[in-house]
Amino acid sequence: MTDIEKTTGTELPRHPVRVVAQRTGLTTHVLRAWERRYGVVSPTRTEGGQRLYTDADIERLTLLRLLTSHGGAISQLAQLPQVELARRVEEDRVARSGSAADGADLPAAVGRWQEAVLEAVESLDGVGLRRQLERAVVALGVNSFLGGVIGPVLVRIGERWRAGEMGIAHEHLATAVIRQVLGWVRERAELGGRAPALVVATPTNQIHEGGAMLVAAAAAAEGWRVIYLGVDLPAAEVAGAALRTSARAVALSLIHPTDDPAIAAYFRALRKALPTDLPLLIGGAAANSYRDDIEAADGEIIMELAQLRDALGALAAPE
Amino acid sequence: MTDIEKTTGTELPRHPVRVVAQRTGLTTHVLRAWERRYGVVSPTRTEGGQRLYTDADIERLTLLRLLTSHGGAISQLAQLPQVELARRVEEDRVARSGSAADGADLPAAVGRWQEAVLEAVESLDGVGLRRQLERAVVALGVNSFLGGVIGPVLVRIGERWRAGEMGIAHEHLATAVIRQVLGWVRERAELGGRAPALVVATPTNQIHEGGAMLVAAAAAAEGWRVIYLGVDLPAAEVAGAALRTSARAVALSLIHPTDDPAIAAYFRALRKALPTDLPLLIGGAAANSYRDDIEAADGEIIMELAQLRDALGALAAPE
DNA sequence: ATTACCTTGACGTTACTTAGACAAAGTGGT
DNA sequence: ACCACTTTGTCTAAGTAACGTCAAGGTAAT
Repeated sequence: MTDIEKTTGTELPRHPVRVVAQRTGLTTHVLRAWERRYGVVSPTRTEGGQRLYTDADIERLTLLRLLTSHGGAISQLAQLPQVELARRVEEDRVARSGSAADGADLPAAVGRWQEAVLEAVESLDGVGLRRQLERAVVALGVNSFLGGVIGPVLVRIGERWRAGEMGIAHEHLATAVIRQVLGWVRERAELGGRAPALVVATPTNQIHEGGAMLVAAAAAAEGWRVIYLGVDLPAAEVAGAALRTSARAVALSLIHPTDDPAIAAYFRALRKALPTDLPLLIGGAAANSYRDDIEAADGEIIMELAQLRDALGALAAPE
Repeated sequence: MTDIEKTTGTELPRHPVRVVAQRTGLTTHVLRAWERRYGVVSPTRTEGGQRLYTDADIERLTLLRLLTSHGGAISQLAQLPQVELARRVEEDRVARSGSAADGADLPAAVGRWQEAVLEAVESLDGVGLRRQLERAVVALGVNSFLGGVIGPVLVRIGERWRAGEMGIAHEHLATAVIRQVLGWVRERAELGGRAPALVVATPTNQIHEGGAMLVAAAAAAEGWRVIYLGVDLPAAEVAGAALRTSARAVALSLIHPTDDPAIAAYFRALRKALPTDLPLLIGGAAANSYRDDIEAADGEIIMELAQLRDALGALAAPE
């Protein structure tokens, strides 16, 4: 009731239900049912009565989908304010991954690291940033580090960048240093021998590297041999690399743009060039927007690190 | 802020039974049986009559599962207040960490790391050992690494050495490599600035370095500036270092021998040379053997890392 | 004029509910 | 050693709640 208005810039743009369905991964039916039964959001209407959602609505619905997919009851979550939802997502993630380590004070610790890292980025302090990141890995362990620090930080940098609070310099600095540190992590995490190989890249026109780096590091931490190709890779190149390295899977990250019409063809080409049963793992903020294309290419959508780990685990030890 | 957050956080949110089952590791059947038979918790209900648990309920149930899985009787534990349960869990943990490695409730991952490390030690593979240790830090984070891998491994190497299954070569190799790796960890963990200083050493005739290295790394991870003096240090040297560095505490590790008659005099000398109120933290397998001497010198006995962390935390932020 | 979206009112699948039964393991008495 | 009794996890059956999904009939958008 009170905190909805906090997001000022996200109030203006308005999306029809189809877009919202695509972006959130919910069906239009569910969207309407949730609204009718639980008052989850209250989109404005056109004169004709058709729903128009704000970006804030989409964000809220995305969180709700995440929480319900982890077992939350929509009837209980529907009324909660946005902040509380965000808090629970975090809490949830920690509850399922970090139960091994320090338990109670992990969320707090993770938050502190995020702040420290963001501060270093903000002041364009490359050396300090590198130092904070290394300290964070050592303090938290890879999993919490990737999922609790790197992931959220990348997202938040993206947000601030869009909001004009951070420049390209910030993004580039952060990317460069994070790449270094994740390389360092990978070096330490990979085991030699005949580990299964994973090809990681982003498709043509997808120039955000964060997600791909994250996936590469997480896969390495799971013991995979990672072939990291970087960003903006043509389908033929990705397929070629996968074939030459006998990869057991290919992972692609899609962040932005979310409406590239060429992606459908990209996936078709990729699928055709790869062995029929070679798993295709697709993640990133924009993955949901291309849901249909991905499914047509028999790809699996991966929306969080834990899911990636599960998928990789299943692929590494197949019986 | 923590108070408000805590109460609203633990009392208000309500989870359906499936979430509770997943988080506690109990089946829904057990949850209902415990409630019906012993009134373990009293979840509120939806209008439809379905259970809604609070975070506090989950916490309680988690403790109960821990205690029952260690042999406690649910009928006895069910009525106990939360504090008592927490106390017993702690008690339980301390009791079983005394002798063997507390592998029971540690995640399987930690156990695997222990094995991998021991194997490297056994085959005198220094390079492999270093590699495994680095991988373990990165995978687990410092705390689990020190408490779950290094500590137990040192203990087990000691055991095997006494049993004649490992030679001095093994112990020296392990010590050398662990020292390297912990140095590396410390480098990464310490923050600059004016952190409180801790002097770490072992007394004259105490030639086992493991405990001291462990303490040094743990303290560094807590943000302390560590002055690491190594083994076999005369009291005068330790005191001198503490004075010169304005240390806020001194930590000593006693492993073997357990019956050195000179220790009493050592502590007397040390106490006399140090500021009267400078805390003296004494740990290691042999610490209990010198309990009287330690208490006479106003020292605090530290039997596990968590305890050390608590003590350091209290010393670093004195109110 | 086709497609996308609207509302209302179901319908079917899961998930949850209770009450009760059962078996394995433990306890204690004889 | 044996038998009765308790404790405790698990399972079943029958009924209800929660919630995703669908159909029908109508309107809006392009």
